Amino acid sequence: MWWHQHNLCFRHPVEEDYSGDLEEKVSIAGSGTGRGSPAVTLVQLPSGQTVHVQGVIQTPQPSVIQSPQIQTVQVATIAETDESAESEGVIDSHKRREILSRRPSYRKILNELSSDVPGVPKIEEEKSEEEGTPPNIATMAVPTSIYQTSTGQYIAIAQGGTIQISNPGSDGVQGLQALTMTNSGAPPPGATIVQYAAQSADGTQQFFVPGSQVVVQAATGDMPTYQIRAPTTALPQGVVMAASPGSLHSPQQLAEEATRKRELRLMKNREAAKECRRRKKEYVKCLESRVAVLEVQNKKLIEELETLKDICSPKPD
DNA sequence: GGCACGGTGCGTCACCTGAA
DNA sequence: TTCAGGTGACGCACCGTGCC
Repeated sequence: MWWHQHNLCFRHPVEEDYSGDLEEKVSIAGSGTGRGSPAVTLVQLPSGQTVHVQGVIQTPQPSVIQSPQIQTVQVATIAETDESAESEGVIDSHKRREILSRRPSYRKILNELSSDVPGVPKIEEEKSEEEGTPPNIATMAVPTSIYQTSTGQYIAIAQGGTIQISNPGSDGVQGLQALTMTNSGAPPPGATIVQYAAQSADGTQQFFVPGSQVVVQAATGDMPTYQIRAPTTALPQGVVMAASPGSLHSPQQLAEEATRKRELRLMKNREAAKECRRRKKEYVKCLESRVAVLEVQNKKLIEELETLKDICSPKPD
């Protein structure tokens, strides 16, 4: 369990290595711990003296694990561990899931962290691929979309932008023509001209489907639409809308549609998983750097404490 | 070289959450 | 209520390392 590992990993170094040691010598009570207020620490010395100390750390650092939910998980986990192995299984998977599901996303946690602590980098908001892409470049993310034109042709859009067009009457393989999406000089607004993969010398040959029409992408996004349009007309004159997948009704078409939807979902989830892992790594890096910073600060505090003890303790005559 | 082992990344599923 | 996105869990593949 990742969170359990984390709790153990980040909880112990500070508490076990230092605080236990400190408690034997002095007792420290914090005051003015509000964010932004000077960190004045009340130090109770062994001699009974109480000293107000302006700490090295001006801004109290929040816990490494920020959210209260996580703290709860931490306690629950420790309790489970402490109370013995016989209780293992008492917290069933459902309960565990319930606990885990309450934790916010990495981005949320890290952004909360970074809003509290200057210098902690925020996880950037997702920038979709489209944002960095010129608007007139068609991004074909749909793995395999099959569209049927009103003329009976099938247009299959495969991953990577390859488009296959087949005539219903022709053999399934022979009737297929491979295409890629590129831009022509001046397509109509919001439309992209489909071109041959094997381009001509100028590389700008439009793709003509039988009937002297041009396949035009009319919209981008999850459910792009395609139009068969006359190549010379700028307006959608004589446009024949490709049948949207939703209007396919035969069992085979429904199955294809289901497959297409599933592939789309899988692809999106694949990307989401990648992004999630990237964020997770970033989050862990952030935590590690915070641990390093806190360890340094802890050392400084201990040194400061030693110095104060030297100052306050009566010198032997 | 072959094998075991641990680490890492990826794809997928299941579930949850927040927005529409 | 529905749906898209986020994320833990799981299994798999690949790679590096140590041991024989």
